[in-house]
Amino acid sequence: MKEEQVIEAFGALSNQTRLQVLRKLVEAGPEGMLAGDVAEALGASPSRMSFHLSTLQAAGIVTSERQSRQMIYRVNFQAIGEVMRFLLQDCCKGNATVQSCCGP
Amino acid sequence: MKEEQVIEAFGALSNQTRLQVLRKLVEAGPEGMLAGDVAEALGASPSRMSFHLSTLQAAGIVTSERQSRQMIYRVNFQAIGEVMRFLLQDCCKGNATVQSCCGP
DNA sequence: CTTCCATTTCAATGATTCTTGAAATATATA
DNA sequence: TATATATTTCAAGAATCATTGAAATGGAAG
Repeated sequence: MKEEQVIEAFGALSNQTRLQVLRKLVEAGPEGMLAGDVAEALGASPSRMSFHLSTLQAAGIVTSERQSRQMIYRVNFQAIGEVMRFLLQDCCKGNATVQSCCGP
Repeated sequence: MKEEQVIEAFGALSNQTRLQVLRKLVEAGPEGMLAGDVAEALGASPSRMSFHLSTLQAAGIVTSERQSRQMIYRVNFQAIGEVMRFLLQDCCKGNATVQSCCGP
């Protein structure tokens, strides 16, 4: 993964609303969630939610798919793993203390 | 680790200069690096580097110690691990694909 | 074809972040 | 005490980000 993309991902993750969106989409599982349902679940206006979902998608953290006239959003676990791998391997040279985050 | 602190950490990591600083400090190892040396290594002015080092420190990603009239900065691997753990466990509920970032 | 519904786009505004250079602070040394 | 060195703090300005509500878009259904 490229540094520029990782920086964008960290930027996307550095916001409370977007972290809440991420958790909702993780809960939702592989089926994903409609944009409007995410907005309602978090008490945000459609346009505000659209802004945050777009930010997450631009960063690669979620994907979107049109279903008739609504939009389904899903978490991209792959991308999140790659961001973490970059931080651990590229930035921290595989440091054991950092790596222990995945441990018991 | 608290969400607020994690958000601050992601914000700190979402900047090219600060990612470069992080790599330099990782290279430097446990001895750490003087603020002025980091600035010189990256071709940044003292005040600009002070700003970025302060941002990293406020986020917990680096620590600082005064040595006579200079400042030593060191990476806080523990904190980075906790940020990653938060993303994996709290946000992604331990998702296996994300977890594989630490794998082979 | 018109209307409705879900979502996005847009423009305006306020808030936050980054950079720059000057001034202030802290510490060492003559 | 005076002076030099390392770093931080401050103020100003530019750039980016977030929120709001109105308008535009894409698609379904009457």
